[in-house]
Amino acid sequence: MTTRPRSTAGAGPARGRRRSSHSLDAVLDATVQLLDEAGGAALTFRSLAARLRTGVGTIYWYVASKEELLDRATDHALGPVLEAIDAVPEGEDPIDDLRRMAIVLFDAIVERPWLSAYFMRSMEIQVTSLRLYERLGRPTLRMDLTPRQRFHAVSAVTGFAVGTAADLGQEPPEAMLDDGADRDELLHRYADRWRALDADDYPFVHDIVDEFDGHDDVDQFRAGLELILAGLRLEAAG
Amino acid sequence: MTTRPRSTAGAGPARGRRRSSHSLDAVLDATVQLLDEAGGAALTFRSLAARLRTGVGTIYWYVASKEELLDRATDHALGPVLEAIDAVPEGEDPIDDLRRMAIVLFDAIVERPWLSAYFMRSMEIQVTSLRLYERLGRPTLRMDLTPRQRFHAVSAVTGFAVGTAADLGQEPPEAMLDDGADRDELLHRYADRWRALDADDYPFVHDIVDEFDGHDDVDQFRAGLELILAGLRLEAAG
DNA sequence: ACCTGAACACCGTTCAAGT
DNA sequence: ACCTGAACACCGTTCAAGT
Repeated sequence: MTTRPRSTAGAGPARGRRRSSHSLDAVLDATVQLLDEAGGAALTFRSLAARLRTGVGTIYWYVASKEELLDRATDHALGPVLEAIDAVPEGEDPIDDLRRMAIVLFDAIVERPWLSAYFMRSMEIQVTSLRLYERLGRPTLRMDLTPRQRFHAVSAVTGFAVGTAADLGQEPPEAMLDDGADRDELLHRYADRWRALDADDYPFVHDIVDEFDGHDDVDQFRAGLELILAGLRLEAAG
Repeated sequence: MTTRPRSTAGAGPARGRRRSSHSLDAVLDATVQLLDEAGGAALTFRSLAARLRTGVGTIYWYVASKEELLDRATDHALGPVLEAIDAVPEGEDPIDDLRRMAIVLFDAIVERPWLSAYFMRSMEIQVTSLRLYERLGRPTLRMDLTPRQRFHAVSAVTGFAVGTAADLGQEPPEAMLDDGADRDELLHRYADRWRALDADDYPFVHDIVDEFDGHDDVDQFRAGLELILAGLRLEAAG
């Protein structure tokens, strides 16, 4: 919508020599820092400008909007994740490789929940996302699958990893945090409420409540991932 | 944090006779309407108050914060979904039942993407979410699984459905919508860009690009769901 | 070419004042 | 018990003015 030259691709300080006191990289570094320190809600142009010791307007030289800032910051932070995934050695079993990569991706997003919101959103800005997708998909090339099956399988694995990690990253509703309760305490409180429900109305909830109470999110992710991978193995064998 | 009595559970117009010109239900109806019409970003207390023909302050009589408003609106909108899931008849194969329910849930969220953000966030406010979870889980009681396996399986299915639907619900980045391009056009544009990439660097992307181009999101979800269900069937058979 | 910060048009939330 | 809307403390974004 805006026609200012600095909002077009390739403009800004990216091309040409740089005389500026800041740089896109510096802006993104500071953005990632703020995001890590206080989460997505705390990132404002004012706080970012303060950290960079400039005026708010300066940021708009490097980035056309907050959306673009977050797109770029996400891609920026995905760099090390791509490296970690590249470091996964090719093994005998392609499914083992896929599992390893999915876990690396999942762990990265759990550590930085704000990543999930913009991950793979803009393929033009986010080159790293596409590279990640490529790496995750490569093991499936060694399996006896159609392109369509590969596409669906890799999308399912990444979608499940990102979706699950995003869910975990959500901080619990404020109402539950009035007192200084930690995660285990919250789970336990919910569990007790579930146990108080009528067992005839909630047979499933009663069946699993002990598993829910104190459960580890990582276990939950891995179990779901195993189901997908088992289904995939079956598909390739058929 | 606030100590106003109306923010505590059970306060407000919920208990006692109602003489008010509005009601929590009316507020939630209007909220859902606005959400449907214009998406999560368009919902403001001012627009909601305008629709209800009141002042902004009035809404705070029924709800302590925007967070609570969205929690309650989500639960409110989940009512019909629960009914639809209850209408799924119990069949021979529990996995078929689970599949049907998952698809109902998925479809509901695709239709109302804003649901995903608050789904299952607050178990105290969202009674309907818990009921949904119960229904989704019931088929697994008829399968030869441990409670832990059930817990993991149902969490995986709901997580995958909600996560995938949420992803689809994201509107594409503004930069891609400059002209009046529709979804197919966007997919096609991305696909062409992918085809232009070096085939040696991106073998997987090249392998699946024709599947990506013009793909149907629902197919993608169903394929992933089948992988999970196949894995689950295997687990129950083992 | 890059930076600045006041100004604009919004937000969610509060609260004294009304009925 | 319920409603009102001005006021407060924020936002993202713009832009004339600086170097």
